[in-house]
Amino acid sequence: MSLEQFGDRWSLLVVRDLMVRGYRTFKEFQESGEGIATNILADRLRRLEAAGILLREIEENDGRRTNYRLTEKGIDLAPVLLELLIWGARHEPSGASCAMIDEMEKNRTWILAEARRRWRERDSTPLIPRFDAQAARGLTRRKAD
Amino acid sequence: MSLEQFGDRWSLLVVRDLMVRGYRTFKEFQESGEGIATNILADRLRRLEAAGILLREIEENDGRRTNYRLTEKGIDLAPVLLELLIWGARHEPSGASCAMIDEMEKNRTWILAEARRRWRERDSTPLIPRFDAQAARGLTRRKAD
DNA sequence: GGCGCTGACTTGCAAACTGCAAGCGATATT
DNA sequence: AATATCGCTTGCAGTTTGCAAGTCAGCGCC
Repeated sequence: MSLEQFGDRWSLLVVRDLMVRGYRTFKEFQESGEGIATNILADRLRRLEAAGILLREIEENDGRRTNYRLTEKGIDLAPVLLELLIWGARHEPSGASCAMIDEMEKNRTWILAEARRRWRERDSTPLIPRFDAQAARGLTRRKAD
Repeated sequence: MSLEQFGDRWSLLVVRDLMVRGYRTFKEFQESGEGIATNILADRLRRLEAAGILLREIEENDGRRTNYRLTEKGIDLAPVLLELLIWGARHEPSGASCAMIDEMEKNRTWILAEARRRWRERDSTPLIPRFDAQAARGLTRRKAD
């Protein structure tokens, strides 16, 4: 059913933000600029959790905050997302340069390894920060463009 | 926007059927067993065409039939679909064996080359027929299972 | 050339889903 | 004790979907 899981406008975006941008909290997703409604966000987080793609942990020193994290199943989506990113960069007018695409393609293995490393070590700095601003836009619904 | 394009339940399924199963006509999609409504199917085909992912050609010897075909942009989605297929096979209870997953991963390059070849030569026999019955199920909404 | 059939769609309408604004309850913070 | 923050839930209007039915332009045949 894999496709079923992502057959809506927001689920993959949430996974991407978790993986590529290092988002952790409800608020971060909410303010990510794509304008997801809070009820829908809550629902999608619930479903992704139910599907075993992410899990929630309450932060130790602040009981209000919930931290969302990918599971292993979730991080295994990295290749899918990367290929989609590459596809988007190549075919959409996202301002991605050829050089950047080449680089992403060459560095596929490295990027994936890095994604997994960050996930394992709970390092939530955005993956590929250099690419993030431009490249992630290729995966983004633009609101104010 | 790449994600935007597939932020619905059916678009990616259509692309998959076009690429992996070799579907060509409206009727084939309609009867593919996933139960897409005809109005929605018409709409999705229109959008995918507008997005430059597929194109329609009227069949020479039968003016009733429209043949849908991926464009180059469309066939470039093959890596995405393949990764998703692998992910689904690994993590969903789709009956995929470990051996099969291994094989898919090892043959990644070959499978992609083969997809492109079939597309170029308008060879519409299903891609990876051996895997199709089992593996494609991993990408499928199951209705009567 | 009229007749039924097929394939690719529309159309109409009820039901489901979504977006927005507002509100709520449980922690922090001061 | 008062106020703010965070992660939701609720209500409701508007949009999208699913289903059944109907339309319409080719065929294929007598």
